[in-house]
Amino acid sequence: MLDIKFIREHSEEVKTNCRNRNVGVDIDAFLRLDAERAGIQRETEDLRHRRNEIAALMQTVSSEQRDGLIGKGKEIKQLLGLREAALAETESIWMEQMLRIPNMTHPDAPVSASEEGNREIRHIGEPVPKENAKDHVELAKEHDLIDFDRGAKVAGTKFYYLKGKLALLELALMRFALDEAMSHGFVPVTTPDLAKDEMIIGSGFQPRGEESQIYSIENHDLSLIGTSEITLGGYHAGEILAEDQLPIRYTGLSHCYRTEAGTYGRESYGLYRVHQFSKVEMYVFCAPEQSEAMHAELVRAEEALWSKLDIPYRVIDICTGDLGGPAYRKYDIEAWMPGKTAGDTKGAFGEVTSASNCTDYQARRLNIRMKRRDGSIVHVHTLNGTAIATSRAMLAILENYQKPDGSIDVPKALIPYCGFSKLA
RNA sequence: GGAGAGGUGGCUGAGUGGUCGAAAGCGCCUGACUCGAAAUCAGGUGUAGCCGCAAGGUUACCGUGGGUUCGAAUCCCACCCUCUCCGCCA
Repeated sequence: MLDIKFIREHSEEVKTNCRNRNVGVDIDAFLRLDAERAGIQRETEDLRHRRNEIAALMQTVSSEQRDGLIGKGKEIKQLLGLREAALAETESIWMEQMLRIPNMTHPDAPVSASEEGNREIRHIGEPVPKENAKDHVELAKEHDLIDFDRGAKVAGTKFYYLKGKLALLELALMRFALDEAMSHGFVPVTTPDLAKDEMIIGSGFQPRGEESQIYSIENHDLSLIGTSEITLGGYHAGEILAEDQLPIRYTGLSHCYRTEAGTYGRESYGLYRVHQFSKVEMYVFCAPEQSEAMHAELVRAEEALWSKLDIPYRVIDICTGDLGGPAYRKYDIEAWMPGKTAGDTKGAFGEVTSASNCTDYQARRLNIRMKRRDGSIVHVHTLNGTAIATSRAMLAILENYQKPDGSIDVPKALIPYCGFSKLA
């Protein structure tokens, strides 16, 4: 969330930002609520002050005077109860609104209400549309590498089994991605696949409710994570980090679970959008002045990885309307997918990574701060970026590495990790 | 899952109804002594909110959330977590 003081002092900027991001929050109404909340809080604290004064007097006073004080205390207690209830109610509405206000936006991010405004900033490798290219579902079926049917039988639609060499390739991809991230200074960690709802909210996701994309566990304050961004960010929740420690870089390996409610059709074909996948994520805690450089570093690490896989890709500067709540700026990498259809043409780019600079937005929710050498304390900045989402990486590999003779190669960079050079 | 013990500031740890934001020690910071350091001595040393130009005042925080009370770190209830033992398991 944003700093409430910032919202009060820059309400016009916040309003414009909400508009650019296509978020319908009434900032004026919110500020009125904020003022109301502040008033109730002052009244409440004033009553508490009087209560404390009476309690202090009780010790110094003769027993005859006590009865009067006790009566007064009871009176205040009753008033205080009412004010505290009002405060709690106002605060919960206030917080609900606070959580809906998105992060501010980098001035250079393209302004557009919808994803049409996303801007390609560079591309590496030339996509070659292949007339007779098969898509990954056909390829996988042909070579018995993925079993969607039995995945559906056992767990439901959009679940799958990886089989044979593809199962091994997934492991190879994860190890490869970890090595890549480690070469950029990231410390490898495996994380829980579940997290408390408060951690999920802290990262800017919505664990429950109709719009939620998250599986929540019945009768528990727990949900399956949609990304290890949640568990990696939560790792330092509530802590004050020393300036000398920063930046802290973690690369986390976890399964990711997403309900993907209402996303059927072409954009979710095959492995492209599934309920469960494995992901190696990179996460950074840093000082505010470091975050732009860290963001660039994340994108560099992602590009290095996709370059080694030798698959054409492009880097996209995500526009305001497509940023989501927590990101100040976001770069996606889209890889070439010869079997993906876009309109009438075969072959299209598909998102495979996403690197976000969340500035202090998540840190404020998760209460992660840093103590500077001069003793001052500020919220850290957090960033996250995909190293490998295995499902989409495998999709891209299958489709890009298919050969005219029907065989499928393994990217050179992965051969040492999986021990074979042909998937089929 | 069962039984027991426990969760207090950066750390160790005292505190079982008011004098407690909290003893003491350690650590850290400043100063004195010293050529310098160590030792010693003196002082300081949590976070967040509100009021105030400031000095300062004030509210909250002793695992979390409720409750009792004029008043709660302290009493009661629920939950969470840690440790020990038992059971179960990978």
